[in-house]
Amino acid sequence: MTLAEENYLKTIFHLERKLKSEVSTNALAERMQTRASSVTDMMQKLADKKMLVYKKYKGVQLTEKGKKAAAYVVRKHRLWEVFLVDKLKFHWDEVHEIAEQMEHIKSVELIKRLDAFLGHPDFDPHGDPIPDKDGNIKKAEKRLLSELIKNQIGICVGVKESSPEYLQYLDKKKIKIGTKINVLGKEFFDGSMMIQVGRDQFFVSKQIAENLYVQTN
Amino acid sequence: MTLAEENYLKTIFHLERKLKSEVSTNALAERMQTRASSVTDMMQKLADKKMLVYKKYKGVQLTEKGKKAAAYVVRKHRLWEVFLVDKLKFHWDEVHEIAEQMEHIKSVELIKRLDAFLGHPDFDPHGDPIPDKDGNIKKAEKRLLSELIKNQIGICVGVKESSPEYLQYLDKKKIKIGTKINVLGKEFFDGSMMIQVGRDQFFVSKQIAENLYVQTN
DNA sequence: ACTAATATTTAGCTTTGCCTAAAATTATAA
DNA sequence: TTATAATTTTAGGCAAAGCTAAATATTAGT
Ligand SMILES: [Mn+2]
Ligand SMILES: [Mn+2]
Ligand SMILES: [Mn+2]
Ligand SMILES: [Mn+2]
Repeated sequence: MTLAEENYLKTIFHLERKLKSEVSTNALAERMQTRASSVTDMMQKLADKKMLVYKKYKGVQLTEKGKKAAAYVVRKHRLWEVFLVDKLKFHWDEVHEIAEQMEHIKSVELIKRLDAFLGHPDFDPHGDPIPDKDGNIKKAEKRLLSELIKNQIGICVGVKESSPEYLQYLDKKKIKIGTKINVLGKEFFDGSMMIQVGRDQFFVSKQIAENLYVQTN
Repeated sequence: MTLAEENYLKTIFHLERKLKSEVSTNALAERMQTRASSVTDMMQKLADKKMLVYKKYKGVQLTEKGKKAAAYVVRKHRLWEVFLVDKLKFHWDEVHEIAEQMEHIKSVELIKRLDAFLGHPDFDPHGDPIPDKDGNIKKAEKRLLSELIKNQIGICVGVKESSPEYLQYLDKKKIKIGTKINVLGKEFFDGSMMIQVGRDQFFVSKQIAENLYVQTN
């Protein structure tokens, strides 16, 4: 598995779960910041390696083998993110790019020991679940903040979007994983909400609210 | 700096210090397990980048810029080795290959924080000095065990050779960094020695003795 | 000083992963 | 139902980093 192959597999893995269908060449090209023709080349190579099923003009679908390989890349990525935040005290908006490189280090033993060193974490710093060695992902019962109604209380457990900009907004508002959020009111028209975080009360737009995952007791 | 370029620079850096002269194409090819023609190609590229001075048929010499870049790769390598041994509890004979990959992760901030996390170590698990951010290496006063004479006592501070085989031999003999070694006798003819380590007394060949660094009070 | 051996460079090819432009297929819409 | 638009694939190339084989320089031995 080369670095490029691992990056493609991981992206296909994420897109498959999001779209719940085969992944198209263009969707992949956009996500990977590359050209459709480059994607086609790689799809043919990964199909040869039995990592996915490729039907000309019809997109691709990961095989079991491909899914497992992809989940392992995700596992490595998220474990390294935990390391960077928990041990090296990086901020959660700074770790993605570095983990993007570290996920490609080749050593099964390394990941085993890293996992133990970190205390076998189940979630990464953005609240995303860490697949186990066999590629199984346990999905937590979580909902978007935007789904709550007036007077409901949620605990922040993750983010849907994890761009530095969004994460920095959350920081400014003192929202992080574990933070209690009280919905004081909701505007029907635009989906914006009045919420309480600690002692502060403020408005959040729909766009903010539908990118934050919360758990309701 | 690509991965290949970093590996070349690091190897040239090591060879220059060992040979104390320009580094020849063949010397480099042998160390890097590659062909002389591939080395020539890379030397031309690194000369274009002003990392070294290349004179056809005369070998290469790092520029200040090249030396600094190389020392930084060495710094990263050795810091990761400390991480692997101190934090992940790898054995000192298992870390080289992994560090060989980790040294190429690109993030200045990462290395800054790693260094702090490890407590700003001065030496790696093999006793080799870790260059500072500016590429300066402090060299410890250390001698080879083979240089000691009868009744001298040395503390093991590093190894010259760090192959798994050699390191595993030392383990078997309970010699590690910090171990006190007492020279009970030395055979003039073949350079072999009788030494005491803890309660054990045993012979070591010249080959063993001249790959172990010790400090004499 | 010359020839033979050794070291080094050059020329030309290969693979990976990317690109552009052109061709082919599928989707949309009048 | 066709024509146009959008998507996808193919063809042909490029750069990095390696290789083999051939050419060239250097070094060593007589
Ligand atoms: Mn990556
Ligand atoms: Mn994450
Ligand atoms: Mn390396
Ligand atoms: Mn070392």
